[in-house]
Amino acid sequence: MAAERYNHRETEPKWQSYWTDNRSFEAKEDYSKPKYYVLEMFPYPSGRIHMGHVRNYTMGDVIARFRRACGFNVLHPMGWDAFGMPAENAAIERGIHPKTWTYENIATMRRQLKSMGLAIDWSREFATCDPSYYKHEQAMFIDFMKAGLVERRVSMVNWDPVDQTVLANEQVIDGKGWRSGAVVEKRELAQWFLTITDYAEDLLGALDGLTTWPEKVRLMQKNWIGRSEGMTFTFELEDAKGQKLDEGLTVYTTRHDTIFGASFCAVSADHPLAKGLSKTNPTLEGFRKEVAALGTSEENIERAEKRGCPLGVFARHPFLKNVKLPVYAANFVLMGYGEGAIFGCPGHDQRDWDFAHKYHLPIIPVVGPRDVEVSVSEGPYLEKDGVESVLVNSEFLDGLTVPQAKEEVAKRFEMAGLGKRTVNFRLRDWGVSRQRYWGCPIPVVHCPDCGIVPVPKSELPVQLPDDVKFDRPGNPLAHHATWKHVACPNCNTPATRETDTFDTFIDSSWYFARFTSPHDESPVNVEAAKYWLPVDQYIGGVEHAILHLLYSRFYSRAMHKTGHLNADEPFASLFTQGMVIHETFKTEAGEWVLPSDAIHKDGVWIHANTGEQLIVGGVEKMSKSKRNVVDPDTIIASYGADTARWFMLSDTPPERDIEWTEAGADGSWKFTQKIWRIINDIAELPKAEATMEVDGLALRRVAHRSIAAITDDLNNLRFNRSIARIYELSNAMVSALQLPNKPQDMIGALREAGNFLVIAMAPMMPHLAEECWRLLGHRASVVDTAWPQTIAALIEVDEVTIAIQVNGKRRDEILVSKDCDRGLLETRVLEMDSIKRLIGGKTVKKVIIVPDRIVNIVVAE
RNA sequence: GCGGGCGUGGCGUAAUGGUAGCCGCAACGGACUUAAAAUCCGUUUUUCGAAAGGAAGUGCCGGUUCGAGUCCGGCCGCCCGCACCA
Repeated sequence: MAAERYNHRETEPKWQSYWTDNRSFEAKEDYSKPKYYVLEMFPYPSGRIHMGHVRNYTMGDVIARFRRACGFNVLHPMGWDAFGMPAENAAIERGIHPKTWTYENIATMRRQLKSMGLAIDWSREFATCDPSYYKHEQAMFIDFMKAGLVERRVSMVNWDPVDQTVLANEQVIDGKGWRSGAVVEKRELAQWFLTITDYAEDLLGALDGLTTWPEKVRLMQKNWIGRSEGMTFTFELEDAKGQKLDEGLTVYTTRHDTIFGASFCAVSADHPLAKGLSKTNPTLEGFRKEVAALGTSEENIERAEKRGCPLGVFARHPFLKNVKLPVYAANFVLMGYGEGAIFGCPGHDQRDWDFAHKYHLPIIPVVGPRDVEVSVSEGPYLEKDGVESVLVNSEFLDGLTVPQAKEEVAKRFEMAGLGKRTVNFRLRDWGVSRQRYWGCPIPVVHCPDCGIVPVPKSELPVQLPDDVKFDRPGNPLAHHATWKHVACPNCNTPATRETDTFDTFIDSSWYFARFTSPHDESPVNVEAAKYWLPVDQYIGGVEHAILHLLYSRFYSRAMHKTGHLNADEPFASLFTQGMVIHETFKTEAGEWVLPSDAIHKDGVWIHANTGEQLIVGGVEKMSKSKRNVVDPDTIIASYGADTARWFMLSDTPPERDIEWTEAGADGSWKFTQKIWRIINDIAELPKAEATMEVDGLALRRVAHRSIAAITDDLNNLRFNRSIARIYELSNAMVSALQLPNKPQDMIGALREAGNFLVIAMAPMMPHLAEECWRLLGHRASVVDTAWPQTIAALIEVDEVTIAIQVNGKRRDEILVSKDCDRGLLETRVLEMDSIKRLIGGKTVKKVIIVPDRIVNIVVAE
């Protein structure tokens, strides 16, 4: 009986409505049940969803549906990371208000996500640009201020000249703005900072506890935090005439053992000492300007040579009365790290060596392999670990190992009161001020009398004005005629609002907590958060390994400190999925061509319309510029959401990049039809129970083993493997269905396998599963059906095929009962003709038996 | 430069130190069909052989082991992250 084709166009909207009407996926506020919180990184509403979203949200959805079937109270929410520059760019380029643009995009993308059939609790949806969301962000900021988590200070900032705003260090990539790509400049500005550095040690140490995070991400965070142990100590300074100066020079070093190899000191061009001396030294002033102009960016790219300018002052060596080290301003010393000043030891540091070489400074080797003359003419000796490296030319340190010498120097400095042991971090405080309109207003007022005054919580939110113009660069809030003029909340005299808005990474640093109580009057309902958090499974792109994930970890701690949460780590388990990639084509002229316009003909690729021969590009991340984007809407319309979801989960492991191919999509589509045929055939069979009689037993074994394997795979996010098991099960069912005569228990086994198949595929292809489930005669929805229980007796095997090796080479195999007696097995194997022939007259030295696996006969050669 | 990851059929991939290549795609052969599509069955690592049956094989070289795709060392190649952090 030929079944009709499965029609996704009717079925998918039907079941989506069913789930909505039945509120199938609204999380229950029943805190007595075991919970499972699965979250995918929420999208920026850029316009339309792309295949990367489809992959990301499909994975999360499979987990949500699977955990739900396993009996968990599942929270799987969705929202919008809705503040940001693209909305302002749309306003500038197309005259659309950022708010209109954003909410229109949200509407489109919400519709698209819903067409995927995601098991999301839409009742918890919010956008970070909703005043009802950012109101709480402002309230928490005020709490952070009171708790000492916020500082305002003038500092050198990274200025993006295109976006006309400040960037955090994390947002500067290769010296360029992470979004605009413009070369970043240095500027001095008063900025708001969150004191993430206070948590550096904690954020680093707690990484060890995040055992189910990818090792790679933990390592990236570790390197980013960049802990180093060393010493800060102070040199006495004197001028060219030998006159002692009032101020000393404090430096940071991790190699205080090499103090006797010091031949110069260097400070950053922005160091107060250099700044002060430049007032009377035009050459120095010129040098400072030069360095500032270059910024950090060009240098990185060019690997610029080390350059410096003498300050005309000298540092007295702390242990050698007669040695005076010239002090330079140098372009390779960073003001933002340590003290912004170093002592140079050219013999044991590449940068110092380069610098010394250029300016003909002494290069004194002070560490070397034991009993070997050290030469540093070709470059510095950098080895510092192990007992083989010892100090030389270093007075009281001679003969000590590097760690011993460090200890000795540290003691002497500490005793003399010249210095102390210091731990330094690469991590900087998080600058959060942005000179933009489309962000959360920073809730403070600047009063000429009272200074900085937080806006009282009763007056929150400080709402963005709608009437803004984007007719000139800079911050529209600052240009607004009236918005910033307010009375001081303290003294009521005329004052001005802060016109900077928050870095949008703040918005995404706590949204996962807001999802636990999205309508609460406080930022987060602590009881709800206590139940739902941490997120059990967080899924997103590895591009957020540092920024978003580190900020969120810090934010949780800050919220903990201010009583908004009671846990420090927001994400118990993290998974970073790969990208969606697609083939690319170019014309001879270098113009990108849509892959759908490329035709393979007679061994070459030609353009479908022009006939022009095309160059095959790489398989690359989908991007508009390369024209290799595939629109999810088109795919869902033609193939259906289930097919698209299935494709995203098949074949490629989730952490790797997946290549979108037409052939693969066709394959997935064919499989949906195959399932439909199988289930139709089964539905036509008479009713029967699965028994332990022999006819259906083989199929029952496959079914139960498949479920066991799929359960294990889904628990470990191995979607591709679980899909391979579903194929196996369906293949076994096709074979069984083709038998001409089916005994009762075979029919029972087929019916059971049919149920298993539908439940197992339901997390991946939920619409088809619902349709099949009804066809099999069930009343309840498959989303309300529990994951199958397997029968141990059907999973265990009673016979095993054991491979027989001779000297480690597979030669034959033997079928024996499970847990076969070792002696018996050995005897049987040694009596086999094929084995006897191979052994010949040689002596059997040993027989290794791995139960139910291998017999390895070791014979003398 | 520093740190990390990955190299398996034509392709995507699978394999608690224990029979390498499950499953899928593509390809080829066959069945059904007036024909095509769809579907179903079969073959498909390479090589020698008519077959039976051999031999080789997880980037390269070596090591540990009864046994290595898997563990260790050294290369080669590709990918990613950080990058003047003293």
